Amino acid sequence: MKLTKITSRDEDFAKWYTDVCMAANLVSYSNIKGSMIICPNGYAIWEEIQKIMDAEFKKLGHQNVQMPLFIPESLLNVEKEHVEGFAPEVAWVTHGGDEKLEERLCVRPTSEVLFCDYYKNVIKSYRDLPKLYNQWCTIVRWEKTTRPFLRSREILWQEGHTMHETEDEAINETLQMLHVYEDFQRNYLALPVIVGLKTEKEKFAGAIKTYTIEAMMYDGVALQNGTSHYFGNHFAKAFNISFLDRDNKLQTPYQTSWGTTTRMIGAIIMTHGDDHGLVLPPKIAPTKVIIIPIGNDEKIQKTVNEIAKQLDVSFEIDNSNKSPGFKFSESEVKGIPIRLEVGQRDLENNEITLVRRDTLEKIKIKVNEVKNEVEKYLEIIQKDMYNKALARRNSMLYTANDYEEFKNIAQNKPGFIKINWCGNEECETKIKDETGLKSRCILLDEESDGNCIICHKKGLHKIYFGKQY
RNA sequence: CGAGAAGUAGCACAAUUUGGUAGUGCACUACAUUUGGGAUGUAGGGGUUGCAGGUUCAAGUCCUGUCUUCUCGACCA
Repeated sequence: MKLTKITSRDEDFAKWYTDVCMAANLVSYSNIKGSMIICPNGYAIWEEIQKIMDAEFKKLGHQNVQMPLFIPESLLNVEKEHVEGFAPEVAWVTHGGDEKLEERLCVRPTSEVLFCDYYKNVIKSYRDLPKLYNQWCTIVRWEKTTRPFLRSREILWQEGHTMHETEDEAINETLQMLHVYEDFQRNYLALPVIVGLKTEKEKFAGAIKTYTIEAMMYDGVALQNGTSHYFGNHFAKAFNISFLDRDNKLQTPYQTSWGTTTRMIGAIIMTHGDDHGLVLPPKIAPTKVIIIPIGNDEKIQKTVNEIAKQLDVSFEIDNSNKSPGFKFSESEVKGIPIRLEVGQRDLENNEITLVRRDTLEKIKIKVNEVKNEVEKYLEIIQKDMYNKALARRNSMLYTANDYEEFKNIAQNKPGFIKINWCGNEECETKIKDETGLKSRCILLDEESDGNCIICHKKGLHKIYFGKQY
């Protein structure tokens, strides 16, 4: 018996990635380009993500709703910048059965206009604010290049849409959710993300400000792993959403939206995975422990049952009659954080073997201490995975003091390059056209300390550039 | 969307050059024996050769279109 062979990560990263997706049974291709089948192993990870994030959203007062799948063309057209940004990548429904529709319907590429169309009916007074809604749903964007999890046409995601009485409150919400994403990705997904502000050129169509979560993959390429937008009130104005404030004056509310997708699963794979397959951070691993009996005599089975009784975390027992080596490999491909090998040899000393998925280190532990040891190592693995990813990312962060240096790094070293930037789009575009690197994000906690490396005018921001998926 | 490559069972491939009964390994099913790093034996099941046309007595093989996947580029909040 053999599992699907995985291409070496350093030999061909792109192939390695698809091999891991397939070998771990996370996804399957469908007949439609860019629409992937998320298999049980993949969906279980999404459910873990969903469970944690959804609870966090609710703790902060958000409620889940479900908006329509379709947007009438006239509704999409209400906000000009927004429609210009999305028109090139929307899918249209033109027929119902055999009959041509009076008005085309677009399959939502995002739901700002749907929420606005609804909010205009339900927001009348300051007492109706804030509106803090979220929905878990799929959207469609007709991407030209597609890859499992990283870029698909049908996207499974979560989108929050909120309306607020004041500008400050809306800005706070935008930042609050940005940090919810940041904390979640750091603490649960073990991703050392960089948060920042998108440039005017890269911001969301229709937003005033777009904040972003930028993760760096093993190969130094960026993955935008979540965004949080502040809209001001121009959508609200375009949609005639207004309310009477505390002084009985008519006001326009302020809006935010924020979203994360199953792309986060792609980030987990590309950050933590290795040549043996997936490596899941313990906190979001659907199965945290797999128990593998070696042989099936009575004493072994008895010990397995004892351990199962002890454990307080989700686990599986592999009682199949496949060879131990096969079971080991399979548990590694699937990325299960801890493997417990129960066999005759160790049992003579009242021990079993604990194997860490992240390091593949084998550790002997006493049978009656399994519970504590497992819990201890789940924590250690979670922490070590983050630190390992952090060290690798830091090793691929560069600073360029002039454009020559920038070009040199861009050509020879994968990763992000930090520069001083004047804030003008021409300089940003020049870099993109000449090096292929796009701006990732303006740093929030670091000021410019020199001149723009392109035009040499006074720097306005510190900003990262990098290649992206 | 442009250039290139590829599609034969779940996976990897053979048969295509020279048109003539679609085959092998792994995976799958049953039973037995095995079990400390990808087990062994025996017996089975699975294919309108991506799809649609065309040429031909005959197409996996030749021709046209189309879809999907991969690589590079363009696009991408």
